[in-house]
Amino acid sequence: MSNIFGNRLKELRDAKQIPQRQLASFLEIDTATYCKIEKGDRRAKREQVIKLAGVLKTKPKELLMLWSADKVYDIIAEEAEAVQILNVVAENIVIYKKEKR
Amino acid sequence: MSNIFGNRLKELRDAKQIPQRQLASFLEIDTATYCKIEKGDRRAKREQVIKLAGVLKTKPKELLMLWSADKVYDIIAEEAEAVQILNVVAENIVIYKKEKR
DNA sequence: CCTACATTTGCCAGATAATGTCAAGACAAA
DNA sequence: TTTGTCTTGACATTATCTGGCAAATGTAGG
Repeated sequence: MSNIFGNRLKELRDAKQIPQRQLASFLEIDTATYCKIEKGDRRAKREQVIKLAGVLKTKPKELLMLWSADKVYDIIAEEAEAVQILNVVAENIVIYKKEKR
Repeated sequence: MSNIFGNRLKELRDAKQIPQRQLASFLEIDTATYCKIEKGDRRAKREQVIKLAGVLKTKPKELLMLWSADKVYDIIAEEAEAVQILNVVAENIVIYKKEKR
């Protein structure tokens, strides 16, 4: 699996020497749950990601990007034409943004 | 919403002048359900996509790509940095494939 | 307008998947 | 061994998804 979000989380947490227990209580969840989030066994909720960015003093954008990237990765990793899928999506986003104006 | 999969489905179906009812019974689902799939209110299952490719005489790969693209789109459309997310994922896929060898 | 057929929508039930907790196990440092 | 941290597995609870049914709407032809 990919889990770039969880990895980054651990990186930041280690750098600040904060135990999982502390972040868990901050998010008001079990340490087990937090552990799973970090390992990629569970997905954090969007608001939790933002909260974490706050405590870890990172930009929410950074974490949200990694968090979303993991979700996308899970979808396309199984597919043969993974990279092509990304291209299709990219094209459509551009189109959508054009129409939006 | 995006729904490039459903749109393509309708395109193919119209071209062949097949009523929804017929494709629905082929997939052994209600016409209402099929309708929702085409409109993007419901997601087809992977095997259904493949079956549909068969009846509509298209390459399964094409439909599967669009089908996956919709799923990816739903995830990142809400996010501000949508395009960047795609880049992050693309990078990670490359890395993963390198490690795989 | 009326009929026949196709498509769409709303609401509900069953299936499936995700999320979290608890309890127990593994690991590391002292 | 003891203490604190992290990890894992089994289970309960929720939330989400999928499909069916019934009713509504749309579309032609007569």
